[in-house]
Amino acid sequence: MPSDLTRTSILDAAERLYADRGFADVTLRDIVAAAGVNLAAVNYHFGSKDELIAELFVTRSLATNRERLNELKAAEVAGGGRAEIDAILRALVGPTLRGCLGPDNERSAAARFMIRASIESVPPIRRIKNREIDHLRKFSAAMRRSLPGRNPVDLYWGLHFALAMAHQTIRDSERLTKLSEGSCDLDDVQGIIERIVVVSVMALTGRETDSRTAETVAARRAR
Amino acid sequence: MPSDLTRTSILDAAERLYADRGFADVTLRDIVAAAGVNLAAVNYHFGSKDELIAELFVTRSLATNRERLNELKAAEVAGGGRAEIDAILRALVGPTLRGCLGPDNERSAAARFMIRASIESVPPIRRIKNREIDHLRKFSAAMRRSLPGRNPVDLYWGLHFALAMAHQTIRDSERLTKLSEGSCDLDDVQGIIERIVVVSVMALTGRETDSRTAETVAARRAR
DNA sequence: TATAGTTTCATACAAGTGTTTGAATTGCAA
DNA sequence: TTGCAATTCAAACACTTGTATGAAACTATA
Repeated sequence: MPSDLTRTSILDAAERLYADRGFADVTLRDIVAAAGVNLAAVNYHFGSKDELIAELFVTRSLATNRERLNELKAAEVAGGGRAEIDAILRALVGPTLRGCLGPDNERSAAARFMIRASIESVPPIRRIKNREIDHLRKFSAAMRRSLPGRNPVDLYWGLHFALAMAHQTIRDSERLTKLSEGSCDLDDVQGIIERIVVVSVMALTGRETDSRTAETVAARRAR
Repeated sequence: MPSDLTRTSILDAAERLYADRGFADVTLRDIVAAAGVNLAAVNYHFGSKDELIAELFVTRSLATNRERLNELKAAEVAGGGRAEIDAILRALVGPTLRGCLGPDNERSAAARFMIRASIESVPPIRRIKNREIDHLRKFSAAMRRSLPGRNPVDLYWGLHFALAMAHQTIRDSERLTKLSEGSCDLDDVQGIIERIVVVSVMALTGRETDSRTAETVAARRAR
């Protein structure tokens, strides 16, 4: 029974270093130095650098996905088998946003690692992300049950847009902060989640999309 | 007067190779081989690899920004100095989406390069993107003029979300295609632009955001 | 044509990378 | 203790990368 101490030290050090300095700037030598282990230990325990990165990412992804599904299931139970659309969306974007946003000093290495992973797209992680679709299907299925009258294509777009807003907010919160000169509060995670949920629900429950809707909306723009 | 032929060959070859294979996989030796010039020519004409990448990106960015501002100006003229909100958003997301989406075979190397640039975030490009904020300020200013009664914070979030939807659609159109099993038509660029504009306009002209709105929307969900 | 400035070229350089090797060490069971 | 497998270690390997050099070729002016 291996003690796994070396293995764990490597994982911890790698996660922290990648989170702090990005994938491009961190070498295996940096990692083993921080972990206090030998260079060859990485290849011995993980096979290769890419497999180390993959293991880090898979671990965190599974945790997030589990959290999402728990929330989804809870929402479906609460709704007697059919979750409200806003609860579905909250389950979709909430876990990630809660994990990655909030005050800097409260962000764990794990959270900062996942932010890095979404900013600097690196091959081993890209490969894993491509297998994420099965997980999302559970959400599109729940959305179909929640809004059975709605065109499935609109639902896919709604799901896509919800993820887009969440993802981009994590990736580039800095730009929004600068643009708004600090008036957009990126530390109010719950507020951000609700903003995204509200917009997504409106997108999904508004009138059917057709290419002339925009003009209509603009035309009836009150004042 | 230098003929610039070497310079141009390098730019063209680099753009095409980066577009096809990504930044990580393409070396200077690949580029000069494709361009039919000597290895040293890159450093002679551009100073460094990073400056070559930067020049490629700056050129394309300026072109997109110019197009955006032209559309914005046209919309403001049409509206007698105050553009409609949907026109502003269309000017913001339209040029990028038209440039980067659409049928594969119609996508220019320039467009595919910009897609790469948004997927694989590489240091010289990140540095340039950070200077994009002044450009966005012109749009947030136009939005304030268009919706003077609206809380500026909501406008910043609306702008942010519009860009998020556009950007993510470009970055990861593949995921949406797979998830929807092809039923979301990524080649219908104008339709996509209108979808994003419609959602953004709803987000901006809907009721003021507060954290309880989502529940309200869900509650009045018909059926 | 002679000359000065620009551009191209082959080649070398220096540094850094992930990975491998084979010997030393450790931990544990017989 | 002995033997054996798992682990750790220092060192080297093999390779790629971007960049620098200095000579050669070219271009255009006087």
